[in-house]
Amino acid sequence: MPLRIPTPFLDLEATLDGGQAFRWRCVDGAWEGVIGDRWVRLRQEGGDLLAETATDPGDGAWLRHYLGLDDDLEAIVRTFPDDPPLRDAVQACPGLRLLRQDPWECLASFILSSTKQIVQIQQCVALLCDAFGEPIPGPAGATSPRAFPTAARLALVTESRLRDCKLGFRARYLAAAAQAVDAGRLDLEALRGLSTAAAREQLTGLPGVGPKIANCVLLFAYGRQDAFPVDVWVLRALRELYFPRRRPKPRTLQRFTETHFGPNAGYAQQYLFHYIRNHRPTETRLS
DNA sequence: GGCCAGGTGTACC
DNA sequence: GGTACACATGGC
Repeated sequence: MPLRIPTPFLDLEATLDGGQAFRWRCVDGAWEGVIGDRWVRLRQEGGDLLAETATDPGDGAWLRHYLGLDDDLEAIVRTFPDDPPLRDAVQACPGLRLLRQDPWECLASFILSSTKQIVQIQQCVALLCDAFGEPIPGPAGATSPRAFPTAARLALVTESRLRDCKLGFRARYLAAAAQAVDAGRLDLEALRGLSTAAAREQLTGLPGVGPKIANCVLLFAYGRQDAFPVDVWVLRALRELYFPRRRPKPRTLQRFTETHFGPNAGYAQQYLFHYIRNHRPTETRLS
């Protein structure tokens, strides 16, 4: 029997396939993916979310947590500054939620993300999981899905074999991160008890992890609303929507992201990211 | 073939 | 302090 969860606003496609996580795919109108060691197939029906699993789903608290279903989106949106860009961005996709991912999977995935398109990140993650992930129970008759490879497993893999997963120059960075986590030099669970700034400092101590990737991990895994990842898309959104015909310095933009968007700035960032990628076509937009 | 992609590290001024 | 470029790889 699938788990049935009454759901508030939830846009599954925008949430699962919007550049936060890289393992979800849509099959016959349902979203299939892996959360920790569980394979799951998600579908919306009426006002409910239906979750089909291969093992006992329990009360589904793990799924509610992952999807951020306890976030009160209406209350969050009310904390946003009342400006046209954010109004439009929220209006365009009112069910977009921030995920709460496993920190290691999130860190590893975003280490792969630098100067790659989202479809290519998805491809790399799939290759990594196929090569190094542990098989887990899946739907009957299909090949076993796999968990995301642990840091301990990847710490033993040669850089050359990581490059086989098309990681390019990022292979060295992933290997270093896996070794740091496996050896305990970086304690991802302990970051939960640190301030955002202190946690960011720990993350950016890894080679290949700068402020952008660290902020993605802080936001998409730890739910830190004071983390505001600025990538090429968000930069474009800030410039076009908030500083048109001006040439703001990076320092100005950073100050703006830290002060303008309020206590749920991380959520605001995700709405802007989704909006600029999907609802404001430009010549350089991907089709 | 040139440009771009959910960037970062390094070498310069 | 800032700015330019290399770094692998694939899509368009």
